[in-house]
Parts: sequence; C-alpha cells; structure tokens
Amino acid sequence: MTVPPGRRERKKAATRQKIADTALRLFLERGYDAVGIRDVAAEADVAVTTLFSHFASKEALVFERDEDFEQRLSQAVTGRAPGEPLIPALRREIHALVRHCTAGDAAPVWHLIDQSPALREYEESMGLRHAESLATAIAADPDLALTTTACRTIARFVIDAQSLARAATDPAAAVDEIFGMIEAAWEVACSSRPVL
Amino acid sequence: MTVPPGRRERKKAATRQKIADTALRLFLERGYDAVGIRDVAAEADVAVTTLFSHFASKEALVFERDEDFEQRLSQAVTGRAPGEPLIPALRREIHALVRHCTAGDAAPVWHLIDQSPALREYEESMGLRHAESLATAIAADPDLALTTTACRTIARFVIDAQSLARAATDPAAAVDEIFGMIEAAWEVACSSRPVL
DNA sequence: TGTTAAACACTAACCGTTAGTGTTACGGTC
DNA sequence: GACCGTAACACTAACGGTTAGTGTTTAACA
Repeated sequence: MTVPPGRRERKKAATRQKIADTALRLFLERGYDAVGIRDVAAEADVAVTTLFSHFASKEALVFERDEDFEQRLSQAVTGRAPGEPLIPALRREIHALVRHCTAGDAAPVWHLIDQSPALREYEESMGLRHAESLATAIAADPDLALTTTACRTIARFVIDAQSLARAATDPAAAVDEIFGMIEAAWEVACSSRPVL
Repeated sequence: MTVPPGRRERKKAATRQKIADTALRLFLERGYDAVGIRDVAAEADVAVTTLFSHFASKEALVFERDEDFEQRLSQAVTGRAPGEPLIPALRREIHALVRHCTAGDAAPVWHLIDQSPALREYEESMGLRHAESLATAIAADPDLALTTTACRTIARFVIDAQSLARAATDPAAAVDEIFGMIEAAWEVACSSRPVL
C-alpha cells in the first residue's frame, strides 16, 4: 500500500489518468454529447475496450473522483472529534463540497454536468450510493443507536442538501437553511430512539 | 377535451395501450433485460419507430402511468380541504402510494423494477421530476409563502419518504417514522419564514 | 371530395457497451 | 538470469437502445 508501486501499476494509473484527462478536455471543448467514446479512445491512443476496463461507463469518465466524495462524507461521521454532534460535522462537510462545486477549478466540470441530462441522471444515482454509504456510517456509530430507517432518512436529507444547494442562487445560504431543517428532523429521530 | 374522442385518437390510444400491455407481459414472463425492444414491437405488431413514437424509452414502457403519481401528489397539495395543514395531507397520499406499490396488483411490477438497475435509476430520475412539480405546487400555495429552497427541500423529503418506505421491512411504519421527521423540518421552515 | 396532418412502417444507421480472442510486458520465483 | 503466471492492453465484431430519413395510409375537416 505505502511502498512505491511497481512500474506496472504506475503505467496503469498513467493510462487511466491520460484517458480521464483526454475525455474531460474533449468534453469541455466540444460538449459531452458531441464527443463519442471512440473519439476519446482514439485521442487518448488506447483501444475502446481498454477505456472500458478503466471506466465503467462514459459518464464515469466525468465523475472520475467520486469515491473521494463518498469517503469524505463517511469520514465526516466516523472521524469527527469525540463527543462532537453529528449534524454540524456534516454541515461543515457539505459546505465544503458545495463550495468546491460552485467555485474553484471544478466549476466548469459542474457546468458541463448541469447541461447534460445523462450526466445529471448519473449524478443522482451516485448520490443514492453516497447516501447509502453515509447511512451505513451513521448506523455504525455506537453513540447514536438509531433505526435503520432513521439513518437512511438523515443520509438522504444530507445528500439532498448538497444537490439542492448547488442549484440555489446562494448556495452557502441554502446549505444553512436546509441544515436547519435537517437538524430538527434529526432531533425527532433521536428523541424517538428505540432504546434510551 | 370532454367530447367523445374521434376514431383516430381512439386508435392511437389503443395502439399505445397494446404496446404497453405487451411489453409488461413480456417483461414479467421473461425478465426486463431478456426482452428487447424489437421483441416488444414484433409481439405488439408495430414497428420499432412506432413504439418510440409512443414511449420515449424502454424504461418508460414500465412506468406507463407515472403522470398519475405526479398529479396525485400535486393535487394532495392544491386540492386539500381549506385550512388543512400540508404535511398530514401529504402523509396520507404517500401512505396510499406506498400501499399501492407494496401490495395489490401493482406489486409484481415493482418487484420487476427492484431487480433491474436500469429501471431503478429511471425511477429515481422520475422521482426528481415529481419532487420538482410538488415543489412548484407547494410554492404556489398562498397560505404558505415559503422560500423556494424550503419548498424544494420539503418536496424532496417527501419523495425520499416514498422511496425509503418502499424499501423498509414495514413500509407503513416507515412512512410514519419519516413523516415525523419531515413534520419537524417543516415547522422550522415555517417559523423562519421570510415574511410573517 | 379533396386537402392536410398525423400515425405508422421500413431501412439503415449511430452510439454505448460487451464478448471473444490474442498479445504483450511486468513481477515474483527458482 | 531464465521462467511462468497474470494483468494490461489490443482488435474485431457484434448486441441492444435509439434516431434520421423517407415514404404510405388514414381520418378529420373544409
């Protein structure tokens, strides 16, 4: 894991990165729908099958780093300071994520996403995956001891917050507004906990 | 609108219905992935292009009546008794929808959906559309006067409730549990309303 | 009755994706 | 240092959903 990876793995990672970079460049230049898989493969100088051995779908080329999202959310739960309440920790994380999407160098990519129905649909479905893994992280916390349904619900709400805030005119304010609502939902879930 | 439709429209509706029925029968018999569009078209005795002039995609064949969902949700808001609070009205509607999905003659169809990733993804994306139209209905109620963000948030939560409850072991109990949380979120949204 | 628009049909293709089949090239082992 | 197993990569050919292009029939309406 921590030892310097062999040439083979370096080459593999390089190929993957070259494909992803090429794809993103072409998508930004010409638009997502105007670029075919065969174009990307040719420009990256790999075979189509090679491309699909690195990425599960055309959409996955755009969401190359989506596992980071998933991990960051889970770690906001599992890695928070002892005794720190859950919702503020999540709120901080969502603030950071939304900022990352609406400003900074990732913004053009999100602009691309907003314009392609296929990408938006894929993003939603990613969101569900993230919500499920977040729910698992919440359910695993012994300090909380909530219903499965309550964990899943809160997780969904948090993902909704990210998605809704991105679309709002003032994203940061929207995060706060929605998290006010989530906080209240959270307290209901805690107070009707099965075993106190 | 209310006059008896002409022969042309009756024929069109009949063709559409025949396609939908044939598709659903084949899907239930052989499984969604094992049936191709060309199979459905041949069995319904229409051309493939005709099929696609009635349905936008293969998945849409399964969710033939999804506009009913959308309308029922909006009507639960706009058509509720004067003075009736919003959330209980929505809770009733979601209870009915969840019951319809988990029991009754629609249950086999939902079993089909649960087993196909393509159908699940399509359903989510339908859910977003439903949430957006529900949000519009909520925003249009002059008694409420909420932020756009608050309306969208509540609408999403309600759609989440439907989706989460369907997957729970006791769907009806899950609806109540989640709506307890939604009610709390709702009150926060109301109390921090822009103009009282 | 004739005009027009819409429903329908057919062919042929496009595009994402995958199966099948080899061909390298690297890493670990003797 | 030669050897073997394996994983990355390549190539062809196809499959399945979807659409463009081009007619042909049918029914509403003047």
